[in-house]
Amino acid sequence: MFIVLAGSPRGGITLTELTPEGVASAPLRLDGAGLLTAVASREPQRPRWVWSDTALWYPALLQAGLRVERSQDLRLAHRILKLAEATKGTALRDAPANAWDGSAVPPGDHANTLFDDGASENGADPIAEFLLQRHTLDDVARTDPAKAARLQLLLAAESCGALIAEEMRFTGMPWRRDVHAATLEEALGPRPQFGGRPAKLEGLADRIRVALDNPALNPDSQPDLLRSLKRAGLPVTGTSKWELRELRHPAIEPLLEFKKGARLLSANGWAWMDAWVQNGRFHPEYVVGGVVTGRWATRGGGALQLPAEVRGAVHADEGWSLVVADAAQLEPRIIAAMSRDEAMAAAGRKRDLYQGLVDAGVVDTRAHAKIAMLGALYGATSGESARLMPRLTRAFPRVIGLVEAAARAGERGEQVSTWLGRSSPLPGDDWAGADAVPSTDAPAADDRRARQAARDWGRFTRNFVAQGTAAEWAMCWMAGLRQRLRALADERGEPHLVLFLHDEVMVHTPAHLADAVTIAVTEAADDAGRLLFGNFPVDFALTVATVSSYDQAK
DNA sequence: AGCTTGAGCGCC
DNA sequence: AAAAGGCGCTCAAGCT
Repeated sequence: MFIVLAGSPRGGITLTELTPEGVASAPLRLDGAGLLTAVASREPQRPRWVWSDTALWYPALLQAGLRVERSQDLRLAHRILKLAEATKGTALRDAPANAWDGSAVPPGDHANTLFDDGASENGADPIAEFLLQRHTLDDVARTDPAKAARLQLLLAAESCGALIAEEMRFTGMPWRRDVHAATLEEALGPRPQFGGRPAKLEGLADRIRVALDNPALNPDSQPDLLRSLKRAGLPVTGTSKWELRELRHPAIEPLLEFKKGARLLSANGWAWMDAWVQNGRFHPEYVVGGVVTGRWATRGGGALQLPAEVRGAVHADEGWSLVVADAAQLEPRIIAAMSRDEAMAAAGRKRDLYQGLVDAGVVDTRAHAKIAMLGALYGATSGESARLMPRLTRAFPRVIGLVEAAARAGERGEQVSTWLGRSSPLPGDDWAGADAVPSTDAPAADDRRARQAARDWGRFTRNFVAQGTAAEWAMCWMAGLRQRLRALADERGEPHLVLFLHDEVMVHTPAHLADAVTIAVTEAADDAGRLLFGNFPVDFALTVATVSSYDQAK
């Protein structure tokens, strides 16, 4: 059963029940309090809640202590269907741009959007949109039922991801301010009272000024620093640490240390802590489907880029543990399954797929295996990685055939799609590509540019199918895990997800349930593999660790 | 004054 | 040693 919510969680809500055949009940008018009662009373029947935007509706429910198991996020679903190769020729695909093409609910504005004034504004009627999406899938199913089923799975997984993202934001990641503050003091010195540089950082700045003989130097200014380095006779083209690392000069050591500290201060310093950590919890905002491939992004907080330095501050509560699991060599396993490459799947049967490549005699060392695989996934054109490619092609023709085909399609300006049917964007207007007609004034240069652009786009589409399908697997993994965690709850608490990082999850759990969580996360990975790839014998190996703080994982 | 851009560096 | 896909975030500089 589907229940469509229209309006906004503050009020002016209409609730409509739909049967699978699309027959609607008489709409129910509700205010904000009525919504909570209605959700609580209907959720035990496990309906799929259909709403415009999870970030708009779900926080109000979570605030009231309610959770839902299943949903359809119409905005996320619309975006997938609108772009999907599979929906070519359907009404949704051909419809002119409308309110559903808009972007996510803006931050801090979760209950004040265009949907606020009622269901029909700008044609943004959730019931009509939901039915259109159903019909679109029906249209696809008429010619290719399997393709439609995959798209449906994708929409469900994406929508479940949106639920999880809001749940994680609401609950937050356990964060020890004292541990974080100690890290900052150790690296930077005491927190400055009235702004300005922390003492240790200023001390390093002084050493750099002396070494470069420039008392006025501001090492935070890239142009200023570059000028000073050149004046000191150093052969530099930029100020990146990779370039500086190679130089021998008294200024280099304090400069590298300064850059490291400055980075920590600006990205995860005291200001960051004040903005994002409250009551022992870090509350990041995830953007589901924020990356074209289907990966998540963040909006503020940078939860997906927590540097190793501060991970010690992610600390389980007293009596609780963190279970950290990451999928080992996920993307190679994904393309093995997609291409039905038995040989690579066999190499991944052991826990370490890279070692599997060595054991199979494809390459001589694990390091080479890794470099070669990255080359296959990213499209290496030079260096060691490119030199190892022929060995991979011989050993795994199906895998390499898959990624090469994706690259060639991109070079021709075509879309490619993930396993479940998310399609790559079409190249932009400035993309001339392989078919570019050379202009008369500078044909050679234009032609070169066009070829380069085509190759660049090919590397993008090559990676898109692997990265995007990996993201789909990960969402299915996490969705299954979420269900299993709920079932583990007892009187001492409920294990819950606190971090999702592309191929890694972290669960905060009562300590006595850590082993059960480890089993759950492993079983959920197996389930996800079967859900996507059926009986194809590919393993999705995990590295799982039970720890008290995040820096202890790995 | 406020916006965009580029450099740089953190993550997968 | 560097290369090759996807990002977010911050600062300073350069622009309007």
